[in-house]
Amino acid sequence: MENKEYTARQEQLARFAKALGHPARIAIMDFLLKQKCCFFGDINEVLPISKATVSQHLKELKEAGLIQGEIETPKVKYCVNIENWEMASKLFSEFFGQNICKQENCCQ
Amino acid sequence: MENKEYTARQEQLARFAKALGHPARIAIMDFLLKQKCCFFGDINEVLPISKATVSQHLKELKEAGLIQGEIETPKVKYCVNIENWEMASKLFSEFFGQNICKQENCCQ
DNA sequence: TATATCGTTCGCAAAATTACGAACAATATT
DNA sequence: AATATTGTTCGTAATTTTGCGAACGATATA
Repeated sequence: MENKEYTARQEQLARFAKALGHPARIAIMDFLLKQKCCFFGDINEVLPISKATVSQHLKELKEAGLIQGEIETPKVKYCVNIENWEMASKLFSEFFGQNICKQENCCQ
Repeated sequence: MENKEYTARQEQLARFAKALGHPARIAIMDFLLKQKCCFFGDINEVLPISKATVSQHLKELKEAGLIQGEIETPKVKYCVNIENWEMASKLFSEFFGQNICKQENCCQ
């Protein structure tokens, strides 16, 4: 009688992974992690895509909870959502920390 | 004169993240990481999707380099690609290890 | 030679992703 | 009131993803 659904942890991990599954979004996170200030224009400047597309990628990262934005007229300031970033960090760390089977009857 | 391309690291990180961006594929990795043996049928059994779809997800993980499969007639054995798994682990670890700005003029 | 098992591939459909230019809203400046 | 700046949203198009059943190939068994 096993449960064939995915666990909440698996869903959350996948959600974060999916949000990070595009080089533009990795580049955005890299940028936000090292900049003091993080205006839309600054991010847009370093990416090889149009501002419409940058805006879209930012929206996805925001919806995944990894970043947050606030209006600071006439600009928009973006930054990492620390709480969720730490949750993601923990989830990935535990995920990769799982022991890989190394018994003799393992395929490797 | 800045380079607006993505770095190889960003591309690779995104490729791994994308491969992990679905709960079924997280579940598959969870399973492979804890099982001694890893036949297709075993994986298929614990997932709430058809075998055709499982096969597809396995293919994506394989193409991303995270797993490998070998025929062991009449079954197919899957396992983690240790080398690439460790590369992914390192990339994510460094990615999440980046210091988040906490200066006073940061947005948080 | 028929039949069963195991898993992939094919063909299809629906939905999501990626990307862009143009239009837009909101606020400042002239 | 016109104009400029900043970034979002709209509309559109091309591509990719996700999912399934059916068909298939390969090997073993009756």
